[in-house]
Amino acid sequence: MDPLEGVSTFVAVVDAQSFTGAARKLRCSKAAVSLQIKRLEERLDVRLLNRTTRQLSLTDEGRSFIEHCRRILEEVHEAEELLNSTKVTPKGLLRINAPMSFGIQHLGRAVADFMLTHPEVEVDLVLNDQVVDLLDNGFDMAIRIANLPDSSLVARRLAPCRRVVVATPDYWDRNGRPSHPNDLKSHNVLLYDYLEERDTWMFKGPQGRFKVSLKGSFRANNGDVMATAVRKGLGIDLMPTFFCCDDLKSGLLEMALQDFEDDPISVYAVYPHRRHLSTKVRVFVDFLADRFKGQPYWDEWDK
Amino acid sequence: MDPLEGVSTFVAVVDAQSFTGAARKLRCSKAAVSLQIKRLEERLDVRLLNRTTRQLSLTDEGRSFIEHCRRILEEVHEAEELLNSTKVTPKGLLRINAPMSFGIQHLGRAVADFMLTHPEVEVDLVLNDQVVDLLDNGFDMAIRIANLPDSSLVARRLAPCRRVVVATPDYWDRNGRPSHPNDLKSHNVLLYDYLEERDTWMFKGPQGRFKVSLKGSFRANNGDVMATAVRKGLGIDLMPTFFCCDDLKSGLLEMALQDFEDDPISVYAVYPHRRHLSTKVRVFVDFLADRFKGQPYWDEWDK
DNA sequence: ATATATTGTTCAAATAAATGAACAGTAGAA
DNA sequence: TTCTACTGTTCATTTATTTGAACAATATAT
Repeated sequence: MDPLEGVSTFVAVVDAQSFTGAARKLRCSKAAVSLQIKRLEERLDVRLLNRTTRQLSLTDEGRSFIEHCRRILEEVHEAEELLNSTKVTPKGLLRINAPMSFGIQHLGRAVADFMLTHPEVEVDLVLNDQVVDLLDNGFDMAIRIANLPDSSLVARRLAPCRRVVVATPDYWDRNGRPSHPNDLKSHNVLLYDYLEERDTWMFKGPQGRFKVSLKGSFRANNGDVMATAVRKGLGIDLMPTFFCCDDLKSGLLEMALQDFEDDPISVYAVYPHRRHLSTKVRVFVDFLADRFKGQPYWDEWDK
Repeated sequence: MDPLEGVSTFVAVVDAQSFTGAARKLRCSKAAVSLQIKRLEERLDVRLLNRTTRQLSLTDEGRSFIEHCRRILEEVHEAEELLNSTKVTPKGLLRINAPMSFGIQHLGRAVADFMLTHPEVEVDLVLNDQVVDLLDNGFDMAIRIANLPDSSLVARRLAPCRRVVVATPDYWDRNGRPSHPNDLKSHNVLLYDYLEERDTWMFKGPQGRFKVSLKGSFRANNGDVMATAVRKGLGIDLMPTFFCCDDLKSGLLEMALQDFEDDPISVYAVYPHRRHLSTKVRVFVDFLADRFKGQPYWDEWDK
């Protein structure tokens, strides 16, 4: 009888505070979870979990046992990562989380190019704009666009992310081109739902950085929807250049307030802080850093 | 896929330096061991063991992995012991190793009495006179009769073990009763195979302790065989009192050289040095200590 | 209060793992 | 060398585990 049997299941149950949740995470039936726990309890001759039909709690014995179990899982995890980090060829599944817009516009292509030169790597690219926990969701890494990266993660800066005020030339003709950020107060501004300060934009003038509060009739939680609205001439938006570079090049959109452009934020590759970084992550991040290095290709049309 | 699957098997294989040996230890078929290792290697995408048909060796990756695996197994072991140590009722299988003679004469009865008051304890009493490794053989504890117990084990002194010179009264009549240990040199001495200094006996006289070298025609590795020979009048033996107390009481055997009796050695209960001692071991050792405390019952006939 | 949704457990059916005999390969003995 | 004894692997069969639907129990919503 393997002394490690049921340990993973037990930890999953305690983490999820539920048999059903553990089953979801372990990708097995809740019946299997139920049996594993039952067998573990029988083998140890100890009740680990108090379970009423709807409430789950650790017994004293369970509480003392779970700490050891967690250390055990950490230890395997680290052992596996050490093995993965010493592989010469990147291989295996690389699970990437990235923002919607950046993922569609740039990361998809980058991943495709990467996979052509590294055929043993499989990729699962999950795009969503809400920040998710990497470990909880089993991601190897993520792309984050922010000012300061999450401190609990290792971050590598890949590129600057300039944000510029854009609208259609037609819109500017109709509503007037602003000469100062304060002029925007009379415009219809498209606002992005996920920003902390949704209705405030930052600018940087000769006298330094300053905030401007804005009003808008259209809010969305999706960059594509907002881009479409801007392209229709509905209003103005503060947009990352990686997002609108094609429109600016083609003349569909027109920048304004170039002299007040704020300092760029950054595109980061982030991954959990680990002693050993797997070869697939290390090589892929190196690949991205090289692809976006210096002035990123999406900003090359300008200046 | 359980990340702990195969870890125990891998450790067993490395410990045994063989798939077949690991299978024996794990009480499963070698085919199962072979499959487990194969699956583990496939899952980690790393070859852990170099195996020619007859030789087994760790790869570099395997060497780095095995250390983690050992820590993992230690951790579960400790976790389980912590659980076992907090149980109020002693229960489960208690595997005891003990010397043949002491086991037959005293321990068997003690175990029976113990089990009557602790019905949830199962016992596997393995008697043999060669000292075996407790951990390797899966013993929870052992009884050892010695002067100084093995330092790698925790030892609890249970009783003194006096050793006295005995023969049949008839033998003494025929060959003369000795008045000093040196007189034994002319006697036929029965010698016990497992002692380090098989042909030397220790005595303690008014001038202190001293050795006497002896000669004998009959050697055996079994105390019962020797006792039978002594009872037949074949010769003399230096015998633990727990072994011959009945014969001394009945007059079948007769002690000699009482004034030169060496300091007693001891009966010890020994068990692996662990942070947490299981309830079953603790309670059983307490039981034995109480049973043999003070002057053990087998010495009560004397003085 | 009543209804609904979701919990953990149970059971027969489906699936995966362990077995043991057969096998090919090798070290050591004669 | 040839033989023997033993290794780890393979494959069909037996055994054990996992599944998914049904179930009783209980929080939450209506």
